[in-house]
Amino acid sequence: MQTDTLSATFAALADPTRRAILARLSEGEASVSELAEPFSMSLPGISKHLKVLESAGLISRSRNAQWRPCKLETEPLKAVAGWLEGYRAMWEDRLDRLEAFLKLTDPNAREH
Amino acid sequence: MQTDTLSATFAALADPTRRAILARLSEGEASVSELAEPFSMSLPGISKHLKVLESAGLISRSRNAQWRPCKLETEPLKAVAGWLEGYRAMWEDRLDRLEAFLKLTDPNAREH
DNA sequence: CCATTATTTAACCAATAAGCTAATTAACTG
DNA sequence: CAGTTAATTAGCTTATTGGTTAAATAATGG
Repeated sequence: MQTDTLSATFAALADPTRRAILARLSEGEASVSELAEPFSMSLPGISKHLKVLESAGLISRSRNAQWRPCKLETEPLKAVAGWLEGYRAMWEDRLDRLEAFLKLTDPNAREH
Repeated sequence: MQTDTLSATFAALADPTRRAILARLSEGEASVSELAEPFSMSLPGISKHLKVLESAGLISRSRNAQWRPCKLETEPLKAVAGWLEGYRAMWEDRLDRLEAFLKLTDPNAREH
């Protein structure tokens, strides 16, 4: 994994299991075994995924007796959103042009 | 690389060289050697990165004589933005609470 | 202290990624 | 056709990833 945080974030997000874990955590904190429950994967497998998410800063872990509840952390997601903003104009611009095109080729428009 | 497109997109974005290439392409089309120029990497190395970007749908390639100009494609970025939207409320909510907190502890506010 | 539950660590494996150099393909140019 | 420029493919190496099972650690409860 690379050293910069954005790369670490994207790498962490590039796995459907990890994204599903984040989705689950967006509904509230959960223990490791709760998070593992929907998957056919072994518990150590989940544990590894959590480690990746944690080192990317996407989750934090506290402690409650023998449970280690995980919590979603949004900072890295904000960073991704910030990075994306640099490109948003590009696709919105394109959408504008598509709309213009549709208007030109719109049968209703042609009638006039 | 995984089969789902969102994973492929995130994986493609998880590399600073590839993100730099996209940034360059956001200013307009460019040939492979133009894209390679700012990097110390070998040309085949860049070629591989472009292949990753292309198979993630983040760029498309046309042909102009012996050049193969690359163009940024925004669909996958839109998909990422869409995915992110599911989490935006989370950090904006947090920001609201931070603002409330700052208001409470604001020296000016305390004077009254 | 012993057993149970929750989780992590260790050790391993197979597949993939990221880089290189050398060779090849493709297209233009004299 | 020969030479040059642009880019890709092949083949290799090394490191990382994503998964496994088995063993270890941590905390609770009787």
